[in-house]
Amino acid sequence: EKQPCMPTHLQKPLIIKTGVQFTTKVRLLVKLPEVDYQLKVKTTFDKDLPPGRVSRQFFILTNNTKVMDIEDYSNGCLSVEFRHLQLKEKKYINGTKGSEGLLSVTEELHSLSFEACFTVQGLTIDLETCSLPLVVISNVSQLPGGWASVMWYNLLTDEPRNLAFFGNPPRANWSQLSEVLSWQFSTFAGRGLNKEQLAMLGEKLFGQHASCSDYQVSWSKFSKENIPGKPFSFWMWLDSILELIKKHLLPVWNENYIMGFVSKEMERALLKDKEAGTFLLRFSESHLGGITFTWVEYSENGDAKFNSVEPYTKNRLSALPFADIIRDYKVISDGVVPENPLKFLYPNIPKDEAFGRLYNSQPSKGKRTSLFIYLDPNASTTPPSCQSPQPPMTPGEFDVLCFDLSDVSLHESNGPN
Amino acid sequence: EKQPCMPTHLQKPLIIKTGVQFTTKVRLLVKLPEVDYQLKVKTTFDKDLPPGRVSRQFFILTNNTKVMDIEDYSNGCLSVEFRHLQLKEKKYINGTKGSEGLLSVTEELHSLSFEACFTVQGLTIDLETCSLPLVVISNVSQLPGGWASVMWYNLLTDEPRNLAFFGNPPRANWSQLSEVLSWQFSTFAGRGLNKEQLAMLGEKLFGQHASCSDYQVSWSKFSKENIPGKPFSFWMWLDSILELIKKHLLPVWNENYIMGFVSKEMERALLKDKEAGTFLLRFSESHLGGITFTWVEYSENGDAKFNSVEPYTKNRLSALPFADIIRDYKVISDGVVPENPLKFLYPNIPKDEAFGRLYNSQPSKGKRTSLFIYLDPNASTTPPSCQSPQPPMTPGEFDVLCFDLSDVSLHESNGPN
DNA sequence: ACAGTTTCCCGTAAATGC
DNA sequence: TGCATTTACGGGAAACTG
Repeated sequence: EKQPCMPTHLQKPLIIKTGVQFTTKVRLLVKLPEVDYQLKVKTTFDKDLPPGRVSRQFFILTNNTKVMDIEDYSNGCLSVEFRHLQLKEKKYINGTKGSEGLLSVTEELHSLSFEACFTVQGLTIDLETCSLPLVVISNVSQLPGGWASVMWYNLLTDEPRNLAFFGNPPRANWSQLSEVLSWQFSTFAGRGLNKEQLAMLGEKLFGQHASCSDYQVSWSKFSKENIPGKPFSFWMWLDSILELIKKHLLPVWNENYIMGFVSKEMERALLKDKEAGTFLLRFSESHLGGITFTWVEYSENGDAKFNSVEPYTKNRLSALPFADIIRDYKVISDGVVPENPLKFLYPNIPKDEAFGRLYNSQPSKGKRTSLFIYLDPNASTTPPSCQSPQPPMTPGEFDVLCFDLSDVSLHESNGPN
Repeated sequence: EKQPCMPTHLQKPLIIKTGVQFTTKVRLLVKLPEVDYQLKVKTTFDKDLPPGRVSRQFFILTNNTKVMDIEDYSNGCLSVEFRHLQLKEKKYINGTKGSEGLLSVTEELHSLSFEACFTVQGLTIDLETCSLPLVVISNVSQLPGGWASVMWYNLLTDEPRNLAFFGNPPRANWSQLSEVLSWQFSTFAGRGLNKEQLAMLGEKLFGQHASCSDYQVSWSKFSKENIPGKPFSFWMWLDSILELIKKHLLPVWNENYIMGFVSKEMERALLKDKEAGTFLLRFSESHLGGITFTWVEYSENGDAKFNSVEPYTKNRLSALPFADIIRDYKVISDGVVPENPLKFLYPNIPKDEAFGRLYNSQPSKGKRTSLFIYLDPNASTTPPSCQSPQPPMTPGEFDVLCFDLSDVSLHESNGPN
């Protein structure tokens, strides 16, 4: 029998969106003697799946057969790259859809198969390999869910092709998971998460515990159940922040100026007794993809007062970069000269020293340029009201799949067909 | 011979985008005696065009044959509605494209043909009709150009199917054209253009003339040549404003609070001697799809000073509605209490009286809500610097075509084929 | 009715063609 | 090479479908 065998250098399963082109490459690592004819490779989607095993079925819309070629740069290896492949869903196969209605689309795992067949000395040899599991989505809004599946799979199994993985997904240790989360940030935003940030994330998942390093997180709690009192899951929330950073906060994040993951309690504890005008940046916990700043002031009797603004979301940040917002932010009340209350980035970096190089537009001097100023909402207890849809993770990772036909299984048969 | 005949109630040619579904309906107004079999109608794109007549060729991607049916609501009329039709370009027909490289894509006119054939008493009768000219585009960015063609065609010819119209397009009288332009605004934005607004548009086209009602505008000057010193044509500019109104200014426009089309000279003449804080709203002439306001102040010696802001474009207006911007606008300088300089909408309507009902978000009172404030750029002579791409006219008009098979041509032949 | 999922298609950016 | 045109696809919203 043919045995599926695993490519060696494919690191993770990936996400494919229907109707969007992707590319995949197969390389034959075995040296075949005296192959002077063309070696055709055919790629098939979900080749070996018994119908009904997955609830949705797809096929490759475009040409799926190609001839192997000697790689330009390599040691004479044969390889073939399929470009402009596109997936489309089969509609109404056998009346209705398959059985596994329990799994959501992003938990349903698929795979790409590659086959080649050639004859040497009267012996017909079949080569076959297939990809690591794939998640198929139909809209970018499903990308965060797909990415959650990819992470969980990579974290918790070494099996190359356990397509039933999400039928009963294992739990993750927080120590493992937190490392993976940090890795997401370092990979996609250039800087990972530090201990304090990860501790805050752990608290969000487990509640207030002295140490949560040996706690376990269920798949459901990670990405399916909503956070209590919130209309989104833990991962949807975290991913929305990752997206916000990627699109609007990269330089500020990379300079380590965003503390970001701080509870409101911790925030106050940190700012208390700091110089008036000391502020820090933190991500909204109540809204997807929002960032806000909080600063401390002191009343006449010396009581600390904490102020923060309504979170900035991608819409507002695409109108004005965050560094400029910080530079130009002013508190204004009727009949009072407006003033920027943000003086020192926590713990004590003068604002312009920290953000000076990150300012984009011209600073507001005299009466020349236009400038945004925001009224102080006076308290971090202001109930947030704006609803902004979460920006899904942009793809761009799922356009190249790469497989090796190494460790290939050989199968004898008695001639063609 | 078959003669193309014209539907009676189709008012204008339309625009179809490749890859986007459209619907068309054909109605048979002639009562056919004793037709007890199914009457098939076939629709063909550019049926009678000799190859090479147009530079691009298209075909209907989806099923293009359907059976006529008795209309539910009518007097037993036969009709058929084609839904989900989609156009795709034929690639590489006969090596290269046709000859007419002189016309731009939006000047190239096409048509949909409808054919039906039936036999009565041994006589085979062919029915045929076709649509008014159609413009085919591949991206919504071509919609304004397409719409310009549609307007010019409708304005200047009564021919039902002059597909060569833009080979040598006639000029338009300003008196006719201005009426059509006003009609665009009344149809798509709910309020047309008044005499003063149209006079300003005439000046833009002809320069300063006492009366331009008998001037003629060439097709090129209307939509192809750039306005001197600007990177866009007259119509591209006007359409960008129409789009801005449709998406962001509808209520303000319909209340007639936007003077809009005023030259800077006229603006100053109007505001001079008005009460300090009197302002008016006008569209940017230097940028596509921008609106600004100008107000008058007086210095100590009584000289009038005119101030205006950098134009608001769709991006900024989607962050905050225009009425709210007017309400919250404040001039701010270092060390000075900020104040809203906008007091009276020209000629003398108190700001809140005019815009009060149009305010959307909560007004900024005390220290509760956030608020945008813009620094006074001090002069309307500030060179504008931001570049914003022009929002093309949204389609939505091009999804229904409707034709009658009335006045149908009958053709005898000796049997099928 | 409703939620999960897919389809539709604008609008921007990139690719392509001439 | 530059411009005109098409293609690609993210993202929001509507349509679909059990």
